[in-house]
Amino acid sequence: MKRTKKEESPKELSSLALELIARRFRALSEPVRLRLLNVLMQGEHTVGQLVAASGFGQANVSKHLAVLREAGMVASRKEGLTTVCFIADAIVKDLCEMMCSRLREEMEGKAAALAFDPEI
Amino acid sequence: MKRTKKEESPKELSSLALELIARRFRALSEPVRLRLLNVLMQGEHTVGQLVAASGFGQANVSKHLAVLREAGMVASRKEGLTTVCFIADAIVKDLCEMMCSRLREEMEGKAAALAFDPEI
DNA sequence: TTGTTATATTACCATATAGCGATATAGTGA
DNA sequence: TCACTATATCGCTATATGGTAATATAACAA
Repeated sequence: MKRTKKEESPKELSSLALELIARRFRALSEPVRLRLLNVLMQGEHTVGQLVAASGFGQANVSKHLAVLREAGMVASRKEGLTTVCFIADAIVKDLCEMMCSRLREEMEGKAAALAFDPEI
Repeated sequence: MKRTKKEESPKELSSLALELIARRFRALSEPVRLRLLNVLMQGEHTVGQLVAASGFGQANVSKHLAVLREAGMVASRKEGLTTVCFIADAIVKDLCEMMCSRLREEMEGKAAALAFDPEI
């Protein structure tokens, strides 16, 4: 099963591709970052607003924002003293919603299983 | 902006939900695990086959499989001496493909921006 | 200039995790 | 029973990462 550059069925991925994909998933793998994205999905926010809305420390938020920017998921522009952040990649919303709805199904399944016949 | 339990616009996610979502993304955040999933997408494999196909150490593969099982993405059944693994959650494929195609677009964009000769 | 504000960066500690060799466990067969 | 195989788990080290306080930087105001 040799494969030239031209015929691309995405069966086998290069190590580099895996590395890049993993890096993007990793950006989504922290609750703090998901919270920030969750807030940003409702619209642009300054860093200060994100700090206030999330309840996390300023340095912490700044660092997590750096990770999200690095991953290309968030971008920002300076406006005077403040930095206005926004979602830079629409995929974020899709990925999170997909994960959310899958999780919801799962938990509803478990809830239903536990609901009336508690074996305990 | 108080929100009661009943009205659920999925705007705000609970800390628990974020934690669970983050945990699933984390399972996808390692190249080794992505490689294993990549192999498993082509069909069931025993652990030994995964070790051979991936080139990683046996203990390492076993540990990463445990993570994927924990996240509900891979399941397995014992067959005699061997353990046959398979993708347990179809979302894996969707998530990875989504990420892949997004990445591809991006790299093609960069390549186009950088390349004087796009045909290399 | 000096001072203030918003954000980024640094330094540090604590924890999590990857990788690996060694060992344990479980199934199979002699 | 003993030996062999396939897989899981343990013990360890090295590295990565999260959190936070302190500091640096940058933009603005007086």
